Amino acid sequence: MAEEKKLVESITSMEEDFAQWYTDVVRKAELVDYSNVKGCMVIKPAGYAIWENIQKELDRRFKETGVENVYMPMLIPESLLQKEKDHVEGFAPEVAWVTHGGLEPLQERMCIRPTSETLFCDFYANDIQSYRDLPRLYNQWCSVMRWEKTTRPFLRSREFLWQEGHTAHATEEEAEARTEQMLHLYADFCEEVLAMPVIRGRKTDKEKFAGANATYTIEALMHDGKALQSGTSHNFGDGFAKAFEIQYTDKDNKLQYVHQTSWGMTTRLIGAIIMVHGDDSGLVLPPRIAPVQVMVIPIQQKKEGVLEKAYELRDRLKAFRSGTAEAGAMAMAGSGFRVKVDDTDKSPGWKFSEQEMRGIPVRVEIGPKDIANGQCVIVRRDTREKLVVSLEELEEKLVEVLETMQSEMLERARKHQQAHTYTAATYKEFQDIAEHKPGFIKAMWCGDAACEEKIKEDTTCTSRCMPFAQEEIAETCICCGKKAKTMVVWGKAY
RNA sequence: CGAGGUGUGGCUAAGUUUGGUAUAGCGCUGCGUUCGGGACGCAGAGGUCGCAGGUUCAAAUCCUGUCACCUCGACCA
Repeated sequence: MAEEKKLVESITSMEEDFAQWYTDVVRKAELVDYSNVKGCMVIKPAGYAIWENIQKELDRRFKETGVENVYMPMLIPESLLQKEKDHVEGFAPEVAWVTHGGLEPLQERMCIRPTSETLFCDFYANDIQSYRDLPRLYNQWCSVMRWEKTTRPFLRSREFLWQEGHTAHATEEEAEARTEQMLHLYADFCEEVLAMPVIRGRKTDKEKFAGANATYTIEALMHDGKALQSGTSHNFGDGFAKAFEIQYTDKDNKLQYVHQTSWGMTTRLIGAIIMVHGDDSGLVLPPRIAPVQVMVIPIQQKKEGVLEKAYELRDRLKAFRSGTAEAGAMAMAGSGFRVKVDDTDKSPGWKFSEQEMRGIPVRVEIGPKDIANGQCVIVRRDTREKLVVSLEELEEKLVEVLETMQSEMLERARKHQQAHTYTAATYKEFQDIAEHKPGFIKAMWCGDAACEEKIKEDTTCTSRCMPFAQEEIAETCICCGKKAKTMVVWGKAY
């Protein structure tokens, strides 16, 4: 996609300055505005609609596995946050505190949730009595606050929207199964809906969540070769249960601690979509997640009958019901195309650029000449491929184009990831790649945190994950030369 | 939080060195002509120069402080 010519001057090219490109796209696609509070963004309709589609589809998938939604308070008393030692140490540096109620200082200060493990645990301690109460499979959609030092829209904001699932199980095995199940659910969602390939794996102890026994992660590669952690799933074992005394009575009338998990995805995914699929003309949205999939652009719209025809096409596409499952999945709710008409009095060229900056997957051009010929022109956002189609077969062609676009976007992203995934057998090789070739680096590791630390100091690469799909690249650790335990994927991360 | 940079109508900037009536382009509003890759004409609206102090007859311009944003590091979804 790199060789397409740049048609929009107001977007910095990726090659020139990737960070600036990202900021430009976020702005030109009207996804967010900055607010008066650093790190807290105004998510505008175009951005929020993407989040709503992410929510809709994830929520559906969660519920298919038995998850129920709940809502917890936004404030956590300090004493509650303190209960699990590792957890509080992990989050203390970045919580925001509420110290006053009106004019009165509070007896105990409360933090604005940076995550809700402690609230769920406190609740579960009373809520769970018997093995019959298990498992508890709860999720909440909310915003959380972490006082980050540097912020960027979607990628790192102080307040962000997410979902956090919190489950409690009778056995360790069940908790582990749920942890992995949710990670795969996330990964499948990214690949099937966001057309974003991810690497599934486990975090090293250094990188795992504060208070977790094990953290699983999906790691995606952005267009500039940097890694983005896109979703995590944690197995807590019975650590939190012990700290919060969450016990149930088993079948033999014995008290047992529950085993817990938590898992989350955030508005950061929108940043990932931008950086995986975007190009120099702006955003490119995968059809399945795009709030508007088709923009109808009338040409010479003041001419008799043109606008009318455009509205007619819109209504037809909205009402379309396909017999095929693929088309149903494309529309996500099986309810026709998500389509709009750009009937502003801007020139056609302007509208084309708008549609491209906003990442709308397909546009339909319809003008007097087309109407006379009973046809229209459809143009794909990602390839700019133009197709003249007769009006009778518009629906059919659109389904085809959207499906093709969805799968080709995934394929393209996959190729990019593969092309930027390197293998290092020696430390020299590793350092060379780290310095000159942005991307993932596969290399063996002995399991010692000291090596992980040294690699980070030497190269600024961090361990992204220990992939489920292991390969034996060498017998010895890339860093210390001792016997290797696992293959790790390394990279520079956002 | 450390280093560097930038703040002037909605956006992008000129003006700051050498204090002296706030400028331009784009966008916006109205009317008309246009319309297949960011059209054009005419007429209009809109800023007190990030914010707060200070120096001065006079501050966008000089001084002090402060805030925000961007880039690069350290910490994180």
